[in-house]
Amino acid sequence: MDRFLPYINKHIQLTPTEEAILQANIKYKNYLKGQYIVQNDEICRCHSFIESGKVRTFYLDKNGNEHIVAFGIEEWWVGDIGSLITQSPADFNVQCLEKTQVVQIYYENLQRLYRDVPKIERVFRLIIQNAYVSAQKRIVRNFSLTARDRYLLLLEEYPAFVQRFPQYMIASYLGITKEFLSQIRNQLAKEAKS
Amino acid sequence: MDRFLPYINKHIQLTPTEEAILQANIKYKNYLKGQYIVQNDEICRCHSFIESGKVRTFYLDKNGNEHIVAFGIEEWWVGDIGSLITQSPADFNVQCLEKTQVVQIYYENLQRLYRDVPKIERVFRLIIQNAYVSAQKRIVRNFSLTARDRYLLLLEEYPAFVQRFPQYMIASYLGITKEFLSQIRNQLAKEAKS
DNA sequence: CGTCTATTTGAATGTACTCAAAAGCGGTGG
DNA sequence: CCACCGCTTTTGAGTACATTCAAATAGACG
Repeated sequence: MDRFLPYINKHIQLTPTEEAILQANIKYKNYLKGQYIVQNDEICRCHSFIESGKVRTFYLDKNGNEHIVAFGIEEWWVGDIGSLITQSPADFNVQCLEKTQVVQIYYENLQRLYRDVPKIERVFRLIIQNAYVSAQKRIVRNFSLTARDRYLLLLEEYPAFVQRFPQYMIASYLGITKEFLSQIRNQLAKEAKS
Repeated sequence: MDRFLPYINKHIQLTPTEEAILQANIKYKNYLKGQYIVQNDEICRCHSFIESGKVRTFYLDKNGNEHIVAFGIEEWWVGDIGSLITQSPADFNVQCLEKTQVVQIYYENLQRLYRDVPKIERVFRLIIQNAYVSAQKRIVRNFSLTARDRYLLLLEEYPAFVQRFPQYMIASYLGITKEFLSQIRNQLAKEAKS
């Protein structure tokens, strides 16, 4: 608890007044394990910053298969930005996988903050910019790397994900089946021995 | 020529003064067929808005295979945002496929515009936000759809791409080989007859 | 008309998936 | 402390989607 303001201050310097305005436009909320922050077909009304806990963002395809789009842990933002910005039904679900505390900024408050505190618009431009660059990297990797190499890269870049989320979710995040990830790990273990 | 200001004004309303500042911070530039706007390993110094022409953004993997990350036609922005924001060497190449006229905003000018004309920061937040949502959609589709369905969706959503870019580039953009796309098209043609 | 590039065709191969079943693991209650 | 339950991971066989390589064909341009 209270990772939020320090996080914001990593990007910009807020005056006491600005900080007060920001404080007035956020809400703290707690979720239990299994609860949904965003639900498919409902409008995503806020963007959520994780103070503690962990969540997964997933999507159900037309055959009913789950695909994990993103993980969220402490100091990550989660939500369905597509739904948030157009205030139309969400494609994604955001579900808590343990007791999770978040800071939420509702759509209307976010618009007001953009208007009254231009620095906040700066922060969100930066956050989205980074998210966009990551998304592009992921597209490129899904193109040009095998499942095995994508797994190795995830291990290297986000070991926390591999540690904190069950293997079948890691598989889904990588775009492969849990069985295939199991095979890959088996093979990697054999190689490590020799 | 002169799609740029109307495009900006679709997002926001600039005062004459602001418009003048914007004008003072952009440059027009022409490229010939085959020339590069951004080159791998060089720092991307500006973001480019296409007035006319067409470009492809691609990436060379470690085996030397090309992967097309994006197409650009009139009224699209192109560049390597990852490189631009960190002023570090680019991963991507942006190459003109015909005579192409662009409006360019250099890194330093962009920072100045963000500082002096907050509305410009708004525009870029919106542009990047939309780009991010599109990138996420692409990730989801590459997960959950077959090559055939991805091709059909591209035909539906961006027919201009399929018309204006050669088939082997479309294949690369979809993440498949040109031979396989040829097969898919062949099969679709057969189905259309019966 | 010839040359260069883009597209098509086909056969063999590979990467990853599906389905079914077994094994492992953690918590709960007897 | 052990037995049982539910959930996650592993194993294996058969299959599907997409690739590779080689060669033929079609199109575009001078």
